[in-house]
Amino acid sequence: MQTWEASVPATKKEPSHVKISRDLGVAIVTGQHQPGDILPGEIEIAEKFGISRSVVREALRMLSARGLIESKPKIGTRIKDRDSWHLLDPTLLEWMFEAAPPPKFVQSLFELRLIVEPAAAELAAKKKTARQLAVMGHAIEEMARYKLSTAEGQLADQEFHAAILEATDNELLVNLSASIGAAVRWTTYFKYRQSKCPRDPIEEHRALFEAIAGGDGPRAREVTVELIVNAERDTQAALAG
Amino acid sequence: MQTWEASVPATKKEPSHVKISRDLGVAIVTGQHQPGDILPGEIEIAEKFGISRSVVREALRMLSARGLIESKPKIGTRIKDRDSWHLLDPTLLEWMFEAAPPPKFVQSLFELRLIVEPAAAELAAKKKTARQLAVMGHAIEEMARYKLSTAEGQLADQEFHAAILEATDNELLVNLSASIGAAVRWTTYFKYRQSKCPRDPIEEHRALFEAIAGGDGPRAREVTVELIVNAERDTQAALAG
DNA sequence: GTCAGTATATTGTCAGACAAGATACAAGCA
DNA sequence: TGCTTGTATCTTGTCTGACAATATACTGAC
Repeated sequence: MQTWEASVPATKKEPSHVKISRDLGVAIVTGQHQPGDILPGEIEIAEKFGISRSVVREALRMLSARGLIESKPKIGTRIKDRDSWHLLDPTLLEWMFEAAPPPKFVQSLFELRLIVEPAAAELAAKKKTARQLAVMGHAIEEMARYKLSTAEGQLADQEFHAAILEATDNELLVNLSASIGAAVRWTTYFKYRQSKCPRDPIEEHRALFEAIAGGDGPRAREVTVELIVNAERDTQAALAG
Repeated sequence: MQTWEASVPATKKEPSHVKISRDLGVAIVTGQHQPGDILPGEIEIAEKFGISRSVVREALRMLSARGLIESKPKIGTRIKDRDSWHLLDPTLLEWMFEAAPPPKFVQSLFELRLIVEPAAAELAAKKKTARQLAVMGHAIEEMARYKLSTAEGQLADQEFHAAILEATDNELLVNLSASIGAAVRWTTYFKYRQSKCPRDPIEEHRALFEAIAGGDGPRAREVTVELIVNAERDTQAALAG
């Protein structure tokens, strides 16, 4: 628990408004404040965190840009209904996984992955360039050398999937899958941390690479589905165990 | 005639930081400032718009929350690379369509729709509740009564599709399609405005409704694909003509 | 020629004040 | 009595001016 808490935020210096924004945002998405609730006044928040009102206001603007809150004079700052939240905002997804997200949410996430990523793989098989294939090939080799349980292996895995997305030549697809991928990465971490490395998906990855290289769209789709289904099963086992 | 033209622009009173944020944001996404460029200093922006520096800063925080910019002391405010932008943010999509977006972007959008919405329709056919079916049925009747070229018809169309999304019982899917839908609505408006009402998709909508009501997932997917392909053809014709 | 220190420009943060807007309550009128 | 109108006041919205922190660029020393 303390490990990533030390690795991600600490060393890099961030402005106060970013920190306050994250603190408030996490409190909201983890349910410590419910939709419809009114947050404490700006001066009160400022005193609680020991900062000025300007910083609080800048933090609140960042939250309202993500659809979390709405401020009105005399009313205060109200937490908007969940369907107004920009749930696919990568930062919001990251905040969601600060605490264990509700199972229903995780299920929705995998459902969405099963819709988007197989289609992306199929597109990549059609549109990939030689250069992108080379990147994928290199990443596959790296994944084989270091196992997925290592930092280097995880990095190679990310590079592999990033290359696939780039090969779709669709910037919206890249954005979407990047958001989802960043969120899923946290579950991956827990997965490989608490259970002992459930299964090394290197063989599936190789099969996916070959399908894309051979331009076999349906096969690429098929293998991707298998990868996601396995990941979902492992994740559920990790969260349950 | 409560058209969106009255609801969207100036008449509604909005805080200054929202307006400034939109002005700067539109200037960025429409390419008036390129990624890598440095925006004018905060004081300079404040003077140009005739407002205080606080307001400028709050506006900039909203832009940075959407991944558009990055501020550093002594450096200034730099426009981030396009792949850092949160393109699926509904506000950002709206800004994109303030000017004619690049054809490649529109193509990416329809490609994504073709991936997501047929899958959503199929899910809805499986999971719909009686209550949601009733809402869809009512919307269909409204669409038949008023034509799609009217404001009432557009509203009924929105309600119909919103009901389908809700029936998927997947909040991420709802979020995603709602963002896309909001963006596409602008193109729809232009489509029905400048060309002479290309084709009334009421029959396809009825077919989609029946497929969902009958629990026929594959058929629902099929009809949805047809709807989107038609919409894409009409849109391209409108943008080309 | 390389390195260290300083100058400087820009954002980051602070404090206090007043304006604007929205609710709620009280007062006035039919 | 019941409705409307006006006022009280609380919260966000906005302004002003100042100082701190920081990253580049230049300047000077070794």
